[in-house]
Amino acid sequence: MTKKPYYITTPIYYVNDKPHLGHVYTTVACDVLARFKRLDGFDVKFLTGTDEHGLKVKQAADKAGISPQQFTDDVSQNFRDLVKTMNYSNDDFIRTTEERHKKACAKLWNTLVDAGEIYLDKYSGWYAVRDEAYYGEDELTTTPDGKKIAPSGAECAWVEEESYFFRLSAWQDRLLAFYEQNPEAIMPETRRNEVLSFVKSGLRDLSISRTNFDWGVPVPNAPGHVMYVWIDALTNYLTAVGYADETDEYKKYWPADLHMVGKDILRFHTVYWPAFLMAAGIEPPKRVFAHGWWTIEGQKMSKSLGNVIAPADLIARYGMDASRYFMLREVPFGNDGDFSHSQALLRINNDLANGLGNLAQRTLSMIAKNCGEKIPAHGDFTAEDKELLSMAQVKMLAATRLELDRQRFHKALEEIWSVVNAANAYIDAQAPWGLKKTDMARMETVLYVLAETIRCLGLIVQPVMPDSAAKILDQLAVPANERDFTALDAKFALKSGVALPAPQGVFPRIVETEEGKVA
RNA sequence: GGCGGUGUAGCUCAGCGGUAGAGCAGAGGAAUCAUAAUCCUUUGGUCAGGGGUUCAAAUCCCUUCACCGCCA
Repeated sequence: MTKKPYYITTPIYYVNDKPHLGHVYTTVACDVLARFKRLDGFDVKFLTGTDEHGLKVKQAADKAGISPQQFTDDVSQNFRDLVKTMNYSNDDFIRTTEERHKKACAKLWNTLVDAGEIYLDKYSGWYAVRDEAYYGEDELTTTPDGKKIAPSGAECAWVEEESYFFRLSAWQDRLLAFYEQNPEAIMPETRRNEVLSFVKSGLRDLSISRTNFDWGVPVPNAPGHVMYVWIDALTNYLTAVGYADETDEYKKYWPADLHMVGKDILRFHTVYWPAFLMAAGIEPPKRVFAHGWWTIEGQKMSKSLGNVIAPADLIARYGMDASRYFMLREVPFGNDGDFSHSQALLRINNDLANGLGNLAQRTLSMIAKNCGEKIPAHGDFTAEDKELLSMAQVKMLAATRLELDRQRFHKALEEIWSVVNAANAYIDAQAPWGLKKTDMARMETVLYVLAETIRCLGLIVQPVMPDSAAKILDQLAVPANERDFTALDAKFALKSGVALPAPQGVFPRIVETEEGKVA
């Protein structure tokens, strides 16, 4: 049986930025989905990368006195390093300065030209370099010395240039029809509404080339023109699967199953991108999901406040797996959320240390002390045993899958933790420490049921907390080739008598030290 | 200004026509295998304000207020 393909992407990150919590959040969410889908039997392609063109990059390179290529080689390394730091499982890392990307962009451009979707005209307006955006006259304020300032605070200059345009205005009805026929193409619902009302309000043709800088993908047969940011950046999703050469990989993975984006780039992904693609005769992505922003201790994350969380700080403070868990469990995915130290502490200690961690520890240490450091034997299962086992082996996966297919990470984790809670209730009700004095055989059965439940929990928690899950599974001597989700089935259940290593804690309790540092 | 959303227990949120819910926090109890962890029970809300429809409204309609998003 051939595996079903699943293609998931992060946005490409602008190289000028330093990686922070926001980047990590987006990529971790994708990483969890990619890992889950792989374990669930899909043929996954998970893509991330960096956006390396544009006037800002050129200027930053000039300022540093190096070539733009040298500059982007340097700064994109920050993001490539992050892959290792954060243990991302991406299958590819694309840079828009790569040859394969320029080739894909040129192909898309030519296709659009052939289709009559691109024309040459003049563009003029107030342009802010910092924002890489044009503003209307009425949006600007004028300083005493005559400077024009955009609402964002960036200085604007009057620019007049020849530009190629994409006939976006002609796509309004076809876009609306696309949204209509694909109600889940934009999520969450509230973002979909925003896009619908934006498109209904009318679309203007889109300027898609620039002549005022040259650090970009050259427009075919148009000396002096480079492709403007979105046609360059968005095309990366096609590039990486081999669109330029119409490879088998391209045929397999396109259209993408999910573009994960921050809410700031929603419009580009849900209006411009599907329009470009449809105009080029290419199927649009199946879904674009826009997630929310984090505030830090109730405040907007900003350089001036000095509260930007760097990935390294996050890991240093909470550990990688706990950080990943917290980000996805704390806030309904799609909503904005607040990253507060006190909440992180509660969540991590309650759910991980006291919940799953303690469950594993108390079970494994009883087994180590009372069952000869081997998977215990078991007799017939009682109704209670069967209920817990069926939750862990059967129901949990179905429930988790259902939630994750709609990007409801917090719900998925809630489902998993309902099993953790049930197991902790079970151990108290069965009280194996009491059975130890009265009925050793039953005690072993109870411990077996618990160990088996923990095996299932270890399996299903792998996408979110890969390292911790591996520790749990190692402690249960689960073979490496029995760790995908087919192994949740009872026929892969623990085998009595298998020797176990000495138990050790998986989720350390975070002890409050001095307040006010790092996160 | 236009469109949309939100306002429910101290906190975060679910419920969206049929006797107010969950998690966390708080209180009481049980247990002692375990990372001073766990389990059970429990306090707590005129569901933003007002009006209306209905046998019945957090839930539908109108309106006021507050906050948020998108657009102009």
